Amino acid sequence: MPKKGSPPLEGELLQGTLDLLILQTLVLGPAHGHTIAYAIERRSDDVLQVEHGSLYPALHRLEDRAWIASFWGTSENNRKARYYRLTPKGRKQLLHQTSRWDELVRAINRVLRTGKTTVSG
Amino acid sequence: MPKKGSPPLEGELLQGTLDLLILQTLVLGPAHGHTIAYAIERRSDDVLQVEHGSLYPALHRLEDRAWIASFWGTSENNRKARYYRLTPKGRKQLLHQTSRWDELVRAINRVLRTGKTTVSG
DNA sequence: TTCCTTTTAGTAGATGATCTATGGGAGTAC
DNA sequence: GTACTCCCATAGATCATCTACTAAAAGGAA
Repeated sequence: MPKKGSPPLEGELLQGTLDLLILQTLVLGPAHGHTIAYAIERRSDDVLQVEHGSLYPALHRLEDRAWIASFWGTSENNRKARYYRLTPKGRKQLLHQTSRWDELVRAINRVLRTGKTTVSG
Repeated sequence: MPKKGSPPLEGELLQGTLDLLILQTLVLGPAHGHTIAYAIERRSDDVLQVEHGSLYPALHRLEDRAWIASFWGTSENNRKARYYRLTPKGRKQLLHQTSRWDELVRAINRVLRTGKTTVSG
């Protein structure tokens, strides 16, 4: 049964941020899908969950935009795996999206702090 | 002509945050749609833009969930206007969504700081 | 009255990211 | 050869947002 009417912010991801998270993960070096998802979940202390149904479409659209490139290889577990690496274009995009992310967070936080006294910084 | 293939984070809003922004705006007192949009834009230093096509559907779904309630009144410009106010349920939801927002931002930022030296705390 | 502008509310249709729920191939262990 | 895990992949649905539009009501000009 599909989950009904989950209110905003209740998903496992903030819509629009997965691409950014993937690009950042690949800064550390090439990785395949499974590893990328795992890395994001671990780094976020399991707050973010990356479903396969979100991950692979995201990887494919990033490759379509030439922000990442793929090649076949063999995983640590001796499985055939498609590895992704960051392209120069992707590196530029990462910088761009990171500063856009920061800008949006600052903007939203300005609205959220409206009329409230800041508690503990 | 529709804008083509805008990459993530390039919209005027981060998907999922509009409800939160509206609820927060109404903490200051009842307001009608036009005023709410204007307040969000101003408070965010015009980084966030609230389109009518996003605003009214959002107001209606918030009212459906009983997080806000509406009444007809007269605007500062002597126009008929539908005013919205926060309900007790909405106030609870605001607290909930605010902490969820903070949690997600912290989680994403942990991933984004991967392998980088933290600047200024 | 008619015409035009401003203010405010609203909807229709498209887009696009994410989620649920699958399927399938290829190693590994038994 | 059966079972299990790892890895890739897609179809269909859901839902928020954006573009582009309609429309009502008030005020001013003529």
